Amino acid sequence: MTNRELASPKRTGRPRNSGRDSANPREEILKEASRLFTAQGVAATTISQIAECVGLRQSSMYYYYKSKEEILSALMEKNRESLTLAEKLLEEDGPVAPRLYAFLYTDVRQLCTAPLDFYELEVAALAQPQVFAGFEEDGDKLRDAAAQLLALGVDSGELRQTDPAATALMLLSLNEGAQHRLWHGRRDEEKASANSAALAESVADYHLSSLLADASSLAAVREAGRAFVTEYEDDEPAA
Amino acid sequence: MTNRELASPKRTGRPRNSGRDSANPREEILKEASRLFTAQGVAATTISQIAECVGLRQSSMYYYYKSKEEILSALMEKNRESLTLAEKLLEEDGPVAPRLYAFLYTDVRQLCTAPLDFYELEVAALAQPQVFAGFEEDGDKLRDAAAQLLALGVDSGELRQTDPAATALMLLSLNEGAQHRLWHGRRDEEKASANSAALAESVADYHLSSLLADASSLAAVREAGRAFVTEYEDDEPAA
DNA sequence: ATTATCTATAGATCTATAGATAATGC
DNA sequence: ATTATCTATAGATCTATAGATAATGC
Repeated sequence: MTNRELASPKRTGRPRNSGRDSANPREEILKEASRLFTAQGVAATTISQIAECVGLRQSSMYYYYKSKEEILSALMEKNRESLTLAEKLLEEDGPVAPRLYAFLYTDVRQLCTAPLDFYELEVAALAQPQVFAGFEEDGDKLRDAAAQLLALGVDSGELRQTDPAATALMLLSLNEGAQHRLWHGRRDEEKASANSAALAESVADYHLSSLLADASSLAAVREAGRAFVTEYEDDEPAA
Repeated sequence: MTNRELASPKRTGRPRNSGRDSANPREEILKEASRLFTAQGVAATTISQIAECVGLRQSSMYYYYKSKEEILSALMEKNRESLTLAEKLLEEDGPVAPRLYAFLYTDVRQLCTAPLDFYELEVAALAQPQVFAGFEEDGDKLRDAAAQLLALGVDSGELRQTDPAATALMLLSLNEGAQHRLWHGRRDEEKASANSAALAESVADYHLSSLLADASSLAAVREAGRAFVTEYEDDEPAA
C-alpha cells in the first residue's frame, strides 16, 4: 500500500489506467491467474478477469502471454520438483523406509504449496495435449520412482510384501487426493500453507503404517525421514 | 444398428435430421454429456457438441435441459449412493473392521462407475454454488460417517490408535484420488468397469493394512467385508 | 527511440428464444 | 391437437489484432 511510491521509481512505458503498478507483471499475472483458476476453475476464468485483477486492460495481457495456455504452461513448470527429489533419493544408501517417508512428505508439501491444484492442470492438459507434452511423462516417471523405492524396501524386508507397481498407485493417489482436499477448502492462503506441513506428515505416517513390516519402527523412520527432508530443503535456496 | 426399424415403431413429433432416434433422449443426453465432460472437461464442452453427439440440433437440447447446469444436476443425483450405505453400516452389529472394509470397497466402486469424474463435479459446484447446494453437505456427512466407523473400531481395539476425524480424511482422499486415476486414464469403457472391482479391492486392502491393530487378520476381514458388499448389492435391483 | 500501456474493433463462438414444420393421435 | 424436432437469429461474450498514446531514455 504505502510502498507504491517507493516501489515505482519512474517506470518506463505508458502508465496504467488503474494507477496500480508492478515490478514484475509476468509473475503477478501468474499469481492472480492461479488464484482465479483455483476459485473458479481454469475454463471458467477469462483473460479479462485476470487482467482486471492485475490492474491491466484485457488486451494488454497479450503483451505478456499470448493465451491462457501459455499461462498454464508457465504454472506447470513449478509442479515438477518432487520428481528430481525422488530420483536423488533412489541413489542414497542405507535403509529405504526413511527415504520413502521423505519422498511422500515432500510430494504432498509440494503439491499443496504449488501455485495450482494439480487436477486443474490435468484437465487443462486434456484439452491441450501438444502444449502439455511432458506432463503425462513426468507422471509416469514419478510412479516408476515410487515403485522402485517400494521394491527396494520389500527386498530389504523393511516393508511388507506388496506389488510395487500397484502400491505406487496407492501412494500417489492418496497424495493427490489429500492435496486436492486442502486446495478445495482453501479460502485462507496463510492457513493453507501452515496446514500443508501437518497434512504431509499425516499422509506420510498413514502410508508407512500401511507399508512397514514392523509397525513399531514408525517413530524412528519418521525421524530419519525428516532428516532427509531438511537436508534437501537446505540444498535449494529459499524462494 | 439393425434395430433402428424395430426400436422406432412410429414415434410422434418431427423426425430428426440426423435420422437417428432414441427411446429415451433425456438419458442419452446424460450419457453423451458425461462422456464428453470426462474427455474434455465440463467447461470446455458446449451444448452444441452434446447435441451433435446425440443427433440433435443445438436448440433442440433446450427441449430437455435448459442449461449445462441442469445436465450436471441430473448427473449429480447418481453420485449419492455410498452415503446411504455408510449410514446403514453404522447401524449393524458385530465387528467394525469388515464394515469398514465394505464401506471403502463400495465407495471406490461407486466413484469409479459413476457417470462422471468426481472432481469435475466439484469444479462445477464451485462455479454454481446455489445449484449444487447439497453437494458439500453430502461430503461432510460421508466424512462424519467414516469417522464414526473409525472411532468404533479404535474403541473395540480392532483398529490401531488414530484420530478418527483426521484419518477419515485419509480414507476419502485416497478413494477419490484412486477414482480419479482410473477415470483419467479412461479410453475404454468396458475395461474401466472391470478394473474398478480390482481397484476397489486394492484400495480397501491398503487402508486396512494401515488401520488394523492386528495385520494378520486382514484376510478374514476382507472376506467378512465382501459378505456385506454382496448383501447390499442384492438389496438394490440391478440398474 | 523504446517501452508498456491504452482504445477500438473485427471475428468467432456460444446461449437462448421465437416461430415454423413434420410426424402421429384422435 | 400434440409432440418433437427444425431453422433463423438476436444478444452476449470472449479472443486477438491494429494502431494510438504517454511515459522514460538518450
